[in-house]
Amino acid sequence: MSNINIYTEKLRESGLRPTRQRLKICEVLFSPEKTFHFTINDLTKMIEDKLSEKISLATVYNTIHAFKKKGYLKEISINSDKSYFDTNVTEHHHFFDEDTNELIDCSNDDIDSVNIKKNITGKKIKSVEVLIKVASDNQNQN
Amino acid sequence: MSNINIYTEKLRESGLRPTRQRLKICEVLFSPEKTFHFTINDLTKMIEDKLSEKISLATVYNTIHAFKKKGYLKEISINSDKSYFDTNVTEHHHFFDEDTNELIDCSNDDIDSVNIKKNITGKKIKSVEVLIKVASDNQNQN
DNA sequence: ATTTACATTAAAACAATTCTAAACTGTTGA
DNA sequence: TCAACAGTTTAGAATTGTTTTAATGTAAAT
Repeated sequence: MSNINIYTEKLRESGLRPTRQRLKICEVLFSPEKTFHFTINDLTKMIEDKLSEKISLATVYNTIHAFKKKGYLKEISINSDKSYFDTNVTEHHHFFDEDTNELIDCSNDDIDSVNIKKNITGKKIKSVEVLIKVASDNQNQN
Repeated sequence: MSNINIYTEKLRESGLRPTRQRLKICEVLFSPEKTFHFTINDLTKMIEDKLSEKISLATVYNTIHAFKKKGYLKEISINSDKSYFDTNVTEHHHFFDEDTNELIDCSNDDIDSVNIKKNITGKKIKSVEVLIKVASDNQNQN
């Protein structure tokens, strides 16, 4: 069975028409059982492999932004040189391996829930996320 | 009294000679009693105000990077469009106001210490930092 | 079918950052 | 004293990630 209907629905929900290019993007993003992290460049390469033809960067950016806005994708900030996205949209924490620049999900079982005692007046907490930077013992922190 | 000797020492420690430009950078960064957050552009403007002359972006970038490497400054990742730096180099947490794009230090009293139960094998935890995104109640999360 | 609104694309524009090469400065040691 | 050197500053060019543009193409509504 194909997931085309699901993808079409996701696209429509995001205010986008289901085109060939966008369905390929969906397939790459949402068909794997495991969630994953990617950059726009990673994703573009994956799509071009599957499509066996070029896809415009603009199309990828537009689609990704629409998904992010709708909540089908999450953006993660680690370092500022490029944007990382996550297909795991639940609130969760990350390890960042400074040796390999790898981003690894932190299971919610591996960390106690974070208790915020005081908030900014007049504001509501939208998310609380922890970034744990790790490196080999003998490595300098950067 | 002037802090020039302190600045000179900080620069030397970072492998840099104490030049006029770099001492001005130090003055802006390290003379305020309160720590603060800035972007390279913010900083360049502040320095040019104090210097009453232009300073090259390359000089600012070089100096900031040397300080960061030495641990006299910290880089903070919130969103990926530009780099934010913090003169508060102690491990601490942040509120990020999505309405105003403002970054606010979170006092360690306002948050329980975060307990990591499981780590990546063979790695050492270098830092654990929490980012709390806040917005007005009626605002959409983005 | 025709029309209309939205999509795709390559290329241009843009913004943050890094690199480069030439001119400059300060220090060292003949 | 000053020549030589190592490191510095600078403007501008190059690079990188991202966004915009304008022409052409396609999906969907009538």
